[in-house]
Order: sequence, then C-alpha cells, then structure tokens
Amino acid sequence: MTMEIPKQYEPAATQGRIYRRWLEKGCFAARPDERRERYVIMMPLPNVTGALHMGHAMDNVMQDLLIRWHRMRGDNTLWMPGIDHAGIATQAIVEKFLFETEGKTRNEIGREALVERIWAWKGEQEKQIISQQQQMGCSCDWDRHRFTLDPVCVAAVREAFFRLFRDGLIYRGDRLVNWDVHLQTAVSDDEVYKETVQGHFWHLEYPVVDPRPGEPEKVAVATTRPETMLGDTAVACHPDPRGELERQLEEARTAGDRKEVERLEERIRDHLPLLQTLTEMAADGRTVMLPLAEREIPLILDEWAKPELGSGCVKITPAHDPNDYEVWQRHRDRIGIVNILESDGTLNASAGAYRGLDVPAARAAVVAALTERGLLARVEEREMEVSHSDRSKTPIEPYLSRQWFVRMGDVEGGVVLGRGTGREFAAPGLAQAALDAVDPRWRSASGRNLSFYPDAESYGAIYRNWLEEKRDWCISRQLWWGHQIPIWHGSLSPERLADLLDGMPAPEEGLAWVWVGDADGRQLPPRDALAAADADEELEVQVCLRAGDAEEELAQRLLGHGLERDPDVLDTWFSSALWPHSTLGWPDPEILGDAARGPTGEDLLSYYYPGSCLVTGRDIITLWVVRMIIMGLYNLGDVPFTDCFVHATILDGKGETMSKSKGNGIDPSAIIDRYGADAMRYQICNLQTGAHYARLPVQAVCPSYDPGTHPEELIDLGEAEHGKTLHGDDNLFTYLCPHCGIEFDVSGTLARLPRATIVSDRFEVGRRFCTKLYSATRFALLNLDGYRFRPLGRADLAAEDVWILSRLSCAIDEVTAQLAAYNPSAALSAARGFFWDELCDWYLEMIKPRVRDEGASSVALQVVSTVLDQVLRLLHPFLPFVTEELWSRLAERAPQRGIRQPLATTEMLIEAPWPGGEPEWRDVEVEREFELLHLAIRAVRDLRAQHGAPARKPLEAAVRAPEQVASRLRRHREHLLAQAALAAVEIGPDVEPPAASTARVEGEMEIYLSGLVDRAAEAERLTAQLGELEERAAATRARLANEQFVTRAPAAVVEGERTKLAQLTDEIDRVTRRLSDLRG
RNA sequence: GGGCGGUUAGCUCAGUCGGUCAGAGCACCUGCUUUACACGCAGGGGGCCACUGGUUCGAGUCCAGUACCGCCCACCA
Repeated sequence: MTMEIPKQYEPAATQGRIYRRWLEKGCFAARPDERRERYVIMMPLPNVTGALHMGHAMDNVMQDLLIRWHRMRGDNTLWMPGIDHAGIATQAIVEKFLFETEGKTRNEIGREALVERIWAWKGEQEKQIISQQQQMGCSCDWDRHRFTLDPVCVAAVREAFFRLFRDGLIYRGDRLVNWDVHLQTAVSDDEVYKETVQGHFWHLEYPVVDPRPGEPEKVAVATTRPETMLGDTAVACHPDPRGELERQLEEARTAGDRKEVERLEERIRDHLPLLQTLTEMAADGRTVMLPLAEREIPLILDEWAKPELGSGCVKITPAHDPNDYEVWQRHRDRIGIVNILESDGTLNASAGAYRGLDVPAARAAVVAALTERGLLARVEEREMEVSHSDRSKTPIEPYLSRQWFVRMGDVEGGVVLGRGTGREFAAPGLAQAALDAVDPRWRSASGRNLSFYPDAESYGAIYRNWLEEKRDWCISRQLWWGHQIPIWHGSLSPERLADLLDGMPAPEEGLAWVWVGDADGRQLPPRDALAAADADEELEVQVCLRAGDAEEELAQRLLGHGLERDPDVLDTWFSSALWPHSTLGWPDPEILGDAARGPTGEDLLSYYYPGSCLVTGRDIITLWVVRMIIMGLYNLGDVPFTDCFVHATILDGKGETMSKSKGNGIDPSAIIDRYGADAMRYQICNLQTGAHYARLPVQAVCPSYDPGTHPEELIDLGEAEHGKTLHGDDNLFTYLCPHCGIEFDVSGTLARLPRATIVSDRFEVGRRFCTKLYSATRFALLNLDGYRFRPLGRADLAAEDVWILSRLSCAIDEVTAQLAAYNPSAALSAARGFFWDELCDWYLEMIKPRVRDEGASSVALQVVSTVLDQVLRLLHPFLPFVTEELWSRLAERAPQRGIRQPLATTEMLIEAPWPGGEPEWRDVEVEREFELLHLAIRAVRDLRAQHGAPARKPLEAAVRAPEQVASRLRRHREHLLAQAALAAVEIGPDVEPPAASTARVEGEMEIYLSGLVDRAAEAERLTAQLGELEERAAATRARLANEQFVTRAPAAVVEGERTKLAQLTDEIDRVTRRLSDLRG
C-alpha cells in the first residue's frame, strides 16, 4: 500500500501546519527544571517603528539556529522574544503620521492622546513583527513575549534608576546636547548624521575696546553660524602663535608639502605680528566689544584657536558649540556662558532685539545688522557638513540644557556592583567594570566573563575603544513616549527644604532618596547642603521615589512642597540595557505570577540568569551590548551572557547597507512567499561565514511580468536604469524594466507607479536544496513498504553501508564542531556535502540494485532510514520546516531507525536528540577503498565523456594498479561495473589492456576502456597531462635540490616531497609509456 | 584625523598552525527525458590570490607600505 507522496515540496502548504504543531505541543516553552545545562538567548529587540527586514532575518535565524541546536542537545533552552518601544523613533513616526493624516501636531492633541495613539500603533507593529518571526520559524517562548513598557520592565527600570541615583551614579547637569528643534528633544551622538550642504562662511569683525597705539582696532573671527555671535562670551587667541606656526611648518617640510610650506611661511611673515600683538593683549586682560549685543567680552588665550587658520582668532560661544563649551570649562573663572536659544529653536531673551526669531531669520537679521555697521568683512561660499537628527531629519542645534546622566567614569571610592546578590564586587567605575569583563583574565563570582565571536579581537576592539572614553551617558529625552524619569525636583529655599525633609521617610527605609545638586552635577546629601547654605540661597532638590505602595502619597507630598515631576523620559537604551534581567522578573520574579517558577520551585531569575549568548550586528556593540553588560554587572554582579555572537551585516550587490529609502531592502516575507522559509534560512546561514559584511545582490520582480510575453521576471537593481523625475534627473526610487520598459517604484512612496517586490535570486540555492532533501527522502519512503527494524551487526552490512555510516559519523562531528565555533556557513556546508555529494550521489546510487531486489532490500533500507534520520536531525536547526515534515513521514514508514539498536526518537524532530556521532561506525580502511573506487569510476566516466561515448553503453575495462590498490578495488568490483556502466573489468598489477582500448593514468592506476579508439584525442590529453606532471616534478625536484630546504624544513615535509617526487616520476613513466604505445 | 574591516574564478564567498590550498556554490560550456530529484545526473573550461617591498628553505597565509571600497568615531572659526 503506497501512500501518496507529493513529488514536490510545497513550503506554503507545510510551514503553517508545522508551526502550529510546534506551538500546540508547547515545544518552545521554557521553565526552570532539574536540568543543569541551560541555554538562554535574549532576543535583540526589534523596534516597533516598522516591519522587519533582512538584517532582522539574519539576526533571528542565527538565534533560532543556536536555540534549536541546543534544544536538541538537551539543554533547558529559553529564547526570550520581545519588542522595544524605541522612544524617539516611534514617537517621530507616529507624529509624522498624525501630521500627514490629520494635520495635527502633538502639542495640539496633548500628551495623553499622543501616547494613546502610539500604543495603538505599537499594537499593529507588534502583530506584524511576530507574524514575520513566526514565518521564519523562530522558536521563541511566545508566552514570555515582553515589551519594554510592560509593567515587568517598568518595575525593573524604576528599581535600577533608584539604585543608580542613590549611589550617586545618576546626576543632572548642564550639558551641551544635540538638540532636535523639530522634536524638541536631545538626541544622542549615535542618532546624529552629517549631511553636506552648501553654506557660507562669514568673516565678522569685533571692535577692540580702547585700542592703544600699534594695536588693531578690530579682531576678525569667522563662523558658519553668525547668529551664534549673540551668545559669544570671549574671543580666543593661541597662547604661542609663533611656536605653533613653526611646529606646523616643520611638519609640512617633513611631509614635503611645498604648497603648505609656502603658505605657512607667508603667514609667519605677514600675519604673525598681528597674532602676537593679540596674544599680548589677551594676556593683558583686554576686551572687545561684541556688536549688536553691545557686550564687552574678554580676549582669552586658548589652544583651541588655530594660528594657521582664518584670522587665527576664534569666537567662543560656549552654549552653542561643543568645542567652545570645552574652552569655557577651561576658563570658567573668567568667561560666562550665554544660552540664546529656546527649546523650540527660537531665540530667547538673551538675544535682545532678536528674541522670538527662529535660527534662519535671526541669521539673516544678524548678517544684515553687521553689514550695516561695516562689521562684516566678507562672505565665502562653502560646502560644510551639518549635523542632522536621524529621527526628524532636521538640522541639529547644539544647545545647553539640563539633562540626566549616568556617570560612566571612575568615581571616588569606586562603585559597588551586584550589591546584595552574593556576587558583589567593586570597580573603579561603571565603564571600567565593563572593560574588565572582556579581559580574559577577569572572572565574575560565578566564573564568567565576556567574549566576542567569531572574531574576538576586532569586535572586542570596537567594544573597548568605545568604553575607554568613559563618556557619561545622557539618559534623558524630551519625549512623551517612554519611561518617565522618576524624579521630582525644584528649587527650594533652605527653610522649605528643611520642612520637606521633616516629612520624608528616613533614607534607610529605601522609599525615597534626596540629593541637592548643582549645575556641575555635584550632589550633596540634603543635610550637608543645608548646613552649608545661606538662608537666601535656592537649592536644587532632587528626589527619586522608589516604586511601591508609598509612592503615590509621597509624590503628592513632594508636589505639595513645590517640586515637580521631571517630564522627560529615559533613553530607550536604558530599558533595553536591563532586558536580560528585567524579563526574568528582576528585582522580584514574583511579578511574573504563575510563570515565575518551574516545577522545582526555582525562580526564573536565578535559573536563567546569567544567560548564554547575545546574537547581534556590530553596530549594536556600542549602543546596546556595552550597556547590558554594565547594567547586568551593576544590578546582578554578573555578565548577562558570556558569548556575544556578532553576525554579518547584510549589504546589497553594490556593497551598500540595505534600507527602505534606498529601495534595496528585502522584506523576509517576500522571500518566504517566493522561495520558502527554509530556503531563506539556508542562504542566510550560508552568508554567515565570519566576515563582517555579506553581500546579497537584489532584484526587483517586474510588476508587469507575464510568463507568456515578458522574457524575464527579475530585474537586477545594480544594472537597471532609474526613472526620471519631473525635472529630468534620475529618480533614485524608481527603475525601468530593461525588458518591457515599464517604470516601477521600489520604495512604496509613489502611488502613481506600480510597486515592485524586492527579492534576491540567491535564495534559489536554498530552495533547490530543500527539493533535493525532499526528493531523496521520498526515494526511501517509496521503498519502505513492509519495513521492520532489526538489530544489525557489522557482518550484516554491505561495504557501502559501512562506508556511508563512517562518512556520516565524520559529518556529525564536523557539523557539531562548526556550530560550536559559531560558524554556521561551514556547519551547513559540511551537512550539505555529506547529504548531497556522498549520500545522494554515491550511496543511493549504489544501493539501487539491492533496493530493487525485494529479498535483499531490508538492510539497505534500514541503513538509509538511519542515515536519513541523522541527516534530518543535523539539518533541523538550519531547515526546521522541511526536516520536520519529512521526519513525520519517515516515522510513519519506519518508526524505528538504527543499526545495532533503535535510536532514541521523539514524535517531533524539534525535540529529538542531536546526533552524537557513533565511533564504532568509523572505518578508515573502507573509506580508503571507496576513495579508490570513486577515482576509478570517475576516470571511466571522464573517458567516455572525452570520447563522446554514450554514458550507459556497456564497455569492457581493465585497471592496472599495484596489488595493494588492486585488491581494494577488487572488493568493490560490482560497484565499479554498475556505476561506471561496464560489461566487464579486470583488475591487477599485470592486466593486459583490452584490444583497441583508450587509457587514463590516474594516480596509482592506469585505466583502459575498450572500443573508444581515438588516438589523437588521447595523445593530446596525455601530452597535456605529461606537461603538467613534469612541471610539478620539476618544482619538487628543485625544492629538494635546495640544500636550505632539505636542512631547514621539518623532516616530515622533506619526506613528503620525496614521496611526492617518486609518485610523480612513476606517473610520468606510465604516461610516457602509454604515449609511446599510442605512437608506436 | 582616530578606530575596525575588505580586496582570491564572471558573481557571492571559503581557505585553520606558513609546506598537495588554488577551493565551494551560482553562472558558463558539452553530453543525458538513467522509474527520488531536469529545482536533476555525468563531465568540462575558468584565477598575476589588488599592488610594491620585506621576513622565510618556502607566502592568499606573517610584516611594512601603496591604491581602491565599506563601516564606526572625531573634526570642520
């Protein structure tokens, strides 16, 4: 009774059904149990800003690969999925959407309404993201799916913040930040990109106050942002212009830069005297009059002024330029800091008459006023790089504002990490603790540290270089979407502060923590501040409340004392930094309710923390990995994972990163629809070779493709022409189909054009592999009627059975080793090689005669079933769907597989034990015999092909070879006959070639094939072979003639060369003999 | 300017300790409708290992420099 087995594997019909079975059976669920081997991956959180792309696919497939592998190895395996609220990015998208659809801004609808809309948006995105991940086959524990604004995550954020604040590691300071005027928020350096724009360089002149004879009347400065002059508080000159210029001159001479040498010499001659005068004036405490503002500002000495550039003097605007800010910090006793901007980007009261103007208007007004006064010397056209916010795509204004920071540098007295956990330790500071964690000598209390894979050195360098700067981390964002900062602050008189403190719980109670801060970020205990304060001083009081029952009442009390809740929210990375432990219920796992504990009663946090591996891309190392390490160490005293697996960044065929706006981004769903999820996974694993980047050429599916009339379906975007814009320029978002000429859109922004799906034909490879696997298994299934397992000993097995089991054993070891080394491409290639090149191409062909003979088929079928069983297990982590499908079909026909005894098996492959490799299957001698056999068969096939003989025409052959080779070949005469399609063969050291035969010399054998006489062709081939052999022999001979080689190279290498030469000489003899036979 | 990479077959990439390492897949060429698979089978062609030096008996492999390409960070009065 043969059941129907479809001829083709249909991914679309299979994937959903298989995935549902895994879900229904709870295969992904993780609970603490008695197993000691655990494997934990915390999913890097996709943002709720939009659907997943190929980069996420790479990330998720790599994780699923590791998770499935470890699950099969029997580890208690947790893959925690989730999504990130991605504060700025999400709010920006929803605000944009709100504006485009309803024409409203956030201020018009208010905080509550906006947040509500973002939640709705999040719900939509979440659905789509989870659906995409499930299509890919991700086997995460969906019941534990978390969102970074979940109550569980909120609790962790509140607790972590409280502890950092209490330890003095969070402070509020005046800092120059990248201000996004449009979103009215500070953005981190990481969220800023540069764009080259055409701008101007204005040369301004400030009058010197009371110039003395010989002194200049004006000082020239230059700027690209003239409106900032209203905030100038000094003009700087270099303290030693001559020394500096001469140093530069020397450098230019060394470098041989003649133009620069000339320029500097001229400058020293013409300009240095003025600079020296200015330096003297600055040293003398002289001032200039700041025009328009009519403020007297000092000349100061600072090395930030570059005597070789411009006028040699530089205006100092501490509040609006990062470098000037640093100058101010060096001279804060003498110069002030003037902020001229409001948070909405208009000028404030400090700008006097210009108050209320936005930056462009103020710039125009300032330029006009200076021109009128003759203080604008000249204007240059100039290209310049302007910082833009990655989120709103608008220019950044450097802006002085009060922000919250986490102190990353070393602090006096050090930092205690993991307080109260039993893994407590001290470090000089947070950044240093994270640096220590990658030191190979460092170990946490549990014996762990952090390493990067597969390239520990270069990825480690990225991590270390970034941390070594120990820059404080700005964690406040002026947004509505996120974790609101749990601080109440305000300015209080000492009297009111004392009043407030009387009503607060004692610090030891751990309900609230109070600091009195200053603008420099210093924090004093309130009682000390009170003691030091004057009665009329205003003190900045900062109170952090711990989440809990008392919070509400305390908050009311603080409000009653005139404090306000800080409206800012936390940087997104603050909550994601806690991800590895917040999701496990830190600080109190009971928050997870019933899900908190397993059958053994152990809680999630203590069972699954620290985890195992973080899988991510290299751009995330500094943004996220660093911060997870810091927060894990700080809260729990241990690294959140020991391995950081950094996978390749996927680029398109031109080497550009993929993005929607470029139109080269691939939606994984499009690939899955077209090629199947396993095909996608196959190719993704192939791409992960260990390189930092992987190119994936992309094509568009022509929207007007029709199999009847349109020759090609796919259009290579690297070669296709762009459409034209209305102005006749190339439109980067549209392309023309080279076959039908139709213009189409790749970004989805142009509704008037048909939209093309972006795919890559590289996934074809994966689809073919799935088909091959399906087809080979089908072969076995079609022959398995009446199959029954019986224990087999070595004596029951045919030689090819022993061979394939031996090869299988090697393949299992190789795949396992490569996976352990984070080498998915090599692991898959080993599995592929065994399955395709050995199992399909040789073994299945060799057993066909046995399979056809019903009386003799049972052993072969049992071996085939066993080998397929193991192959499906090996391939499952890579190709979960097709292997699971075939597993159940195999189980129907052959419920028990194995050789000596049945293999341990399970209903579903996802739970089946990983193959361990069977040492007793290994047989080196049989492998050697089959190598020789394959060599002989290939030689015969090649001879046929060379001479144009039909592949199946039975011919007579002879193999002349030394007895040790001949005897091995003779054992497999039947295979030689069948696979090389021979009618007869003689094998031995002295066999005579059949009459009218043609020959090949192949290593140690000479192979003769009758009935294919073409002396010319054979002679030509042999002559070429002879040339090659002689070349190699000559090279080897030369090497051996080199006394240096013989004396210095290792003996084994020299011996190897000698053997090689002997073999080559022998082969040359035989080829020569054959050639002379042919000619004679 | 600082850091991290890359350059090997037409394309995408392997190549571990310096010594049978000139490799794979795709594409290409020649045969083949061989009852698992034409998404296949059998066979084949194709490379100055970016360039220049150096170390070494021996260099895709180690070192230095050059060119080009990418990413991150900094700077740009």
